[in-house]
Amino acid sequence: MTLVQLRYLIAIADSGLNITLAAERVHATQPGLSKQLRQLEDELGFQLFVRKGKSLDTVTQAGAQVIERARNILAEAANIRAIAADLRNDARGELRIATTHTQARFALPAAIAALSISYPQVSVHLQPSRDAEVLAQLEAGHVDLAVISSAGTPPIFGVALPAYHWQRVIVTPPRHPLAARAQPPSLAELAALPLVSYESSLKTESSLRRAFEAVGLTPQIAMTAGDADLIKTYVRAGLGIGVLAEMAMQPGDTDLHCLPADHLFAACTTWIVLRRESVLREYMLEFIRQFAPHLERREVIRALAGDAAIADWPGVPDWHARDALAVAA
Amino acid sequence: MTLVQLRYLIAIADSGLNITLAAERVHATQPGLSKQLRQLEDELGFQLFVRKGKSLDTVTQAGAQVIERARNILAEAANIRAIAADLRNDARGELRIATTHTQARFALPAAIAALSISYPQVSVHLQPSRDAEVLAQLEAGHVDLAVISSAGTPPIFGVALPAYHWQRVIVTPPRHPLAARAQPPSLAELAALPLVSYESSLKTESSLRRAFEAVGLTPQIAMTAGDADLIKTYVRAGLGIGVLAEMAMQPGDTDLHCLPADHLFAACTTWIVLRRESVLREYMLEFIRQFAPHLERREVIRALAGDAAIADWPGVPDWHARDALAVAA
DNA sequence: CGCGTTTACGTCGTTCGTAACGATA
DNA sequence: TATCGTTACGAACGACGTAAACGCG
Repeated sequence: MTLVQLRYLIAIADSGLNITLAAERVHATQPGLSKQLRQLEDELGFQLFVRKGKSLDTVTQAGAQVIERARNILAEAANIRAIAADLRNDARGELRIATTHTQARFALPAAIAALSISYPQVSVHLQPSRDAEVLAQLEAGHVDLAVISSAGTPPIFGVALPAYHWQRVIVTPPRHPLAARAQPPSLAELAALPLVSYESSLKTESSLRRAFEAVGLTPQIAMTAGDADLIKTYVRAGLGIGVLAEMAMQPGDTDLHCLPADHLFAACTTWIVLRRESVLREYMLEFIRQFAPHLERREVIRALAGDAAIADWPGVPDWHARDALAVAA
Repeated sequence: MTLVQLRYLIAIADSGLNITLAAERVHATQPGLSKQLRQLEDELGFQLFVRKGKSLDTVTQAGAQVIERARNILAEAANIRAIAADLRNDARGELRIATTHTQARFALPAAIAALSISYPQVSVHLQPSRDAEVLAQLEAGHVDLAVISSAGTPPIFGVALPAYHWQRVIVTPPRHPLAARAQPPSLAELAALPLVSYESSLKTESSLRRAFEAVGLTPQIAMTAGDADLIKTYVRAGLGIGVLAEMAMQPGDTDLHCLPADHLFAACTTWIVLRRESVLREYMLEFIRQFAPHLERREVIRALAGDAAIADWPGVPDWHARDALAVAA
């Protein structure tokens, strides 16, 4: 068993069991990978993949277990390299972030811009994914950290650090009757109108849906879209009332009317999620400091060690309070 | 970075920074290790050890971190090999247990004997250690599991499975005044007598000591010894009253008088402790089944995955109830 | 016939052990 | 002077890439 063999194994698994593709990705030749895979299987004494003719067809049950372990090994090897690179004060590196479109578009730019000034040699890779895939990316070791939202409880996998709280807002075209009213709408009023919101709000576990269900109502989702820009566009086009994250409202959106929805929907929390036991490069800590200034460096490192589930992190700011904090820091 | 290099690194760290000794242990030559160590340091770009002349003197700060990660890597590599060996139905293997003398002498023999009948090709290595060292052995990956006692809360490290509860007993020479009495002694009476007990009972956090302190008494520890056999010997010799674990009393101890002490001291729990995320060979599960029949195989595996702290495991037996359970299983 | 895998082969790099050397206490 | 680590060297192994063959859709 070699680290190289394990690396090849993971590359094959991550390339849809296509050895040729995997070989390209690891900058090696296809016969090389084939042979190393065979040798690993010989040493272990069983097949990691089920063959169909000459091709790999599926992962065997035991193979999946081995792959899981191999990922841990490679992650720890990467950790060792990270320790080394930091000690050398190597300013180069990568920051790979898996996140949703909303975060990437509205919440992350400031922190990433700040980072690229302090660490111009660090290349940032944003991996936009659907909600469910974000954590999978992190678990597979394809990214260094994930940024993801949830209503209430933190995600199960990894170590979750609360970055900020946010609320939903209701968005209407400027001439819409709701915009003219002094009072914000009730859930019942909202249920009577066609809504435009995120794809994820269709799922039963969505906090939007649950808010309606709690009072025995069913929202009319006229349309869903993957990102807030699309939602705004279709609200402008008159398809319905938008329900989206407050972060998505920007100074330029003067042609839309925006109403608070704090009284209707529970607050959400955006989390920074890290692999437990992972080693963070110095610039990753800097990014966290930029994105969530209230997270003390020491506390982050302690949380990583898995010391405890830090449920009540002190002073998690609301979205609109973040700018002030960033300036102070 | 190679698995071999990491293995050598750990061997050196575990040999007190003596490369020659480490080389013997890994069945390689000393120059080989020297060179691999140097290459690893070159690749990482910093020293793992502080040199004093030519010899290794201490571990650098970063070196310690790397060693910790390397241990994880080697543990996962061992896990992969364990998966493979189990799949091949390989009946050979090792079972390395770190434990205290009392467990090794009185609690483990039955389970180990049973195991060596089902798996004659498995060689068992008992690593008797002092209380504090047992978990260190497990953490360093020198053993597969630890068996250790505590009063109340489970140990912090790893996954702890409760094996059984036990009480202390008071042991006197047969002609001692206490032996003739109908009533068991009180704490106050006991505090007035010279006691013989375990070394660990000297420590302030010992549950024995705490029981006395809770009522404002200080026991007179006339003598301490590392194991129960010694304590019994010195009780026979009249040095004092013995306070020891009930497991230590055996059918052959007819020349000693034994009194229950349930009413004086809190019950203790003996735990099986495993490294989180470790893969258990089939024979290790069999050993656990023998030693703690109430631990369901499925639950053990679930606990290993780190699903949750299973504080209230159902049906943890008392020591004297274990034989009945073992027969039933 | 293209795609993907295996087999075959030659080259190159690396590791390993032996042996000699050097430093330290 | 004994112990422990480094350097030097030659032999052997193993990994890698190129090229060709094989199977499958």
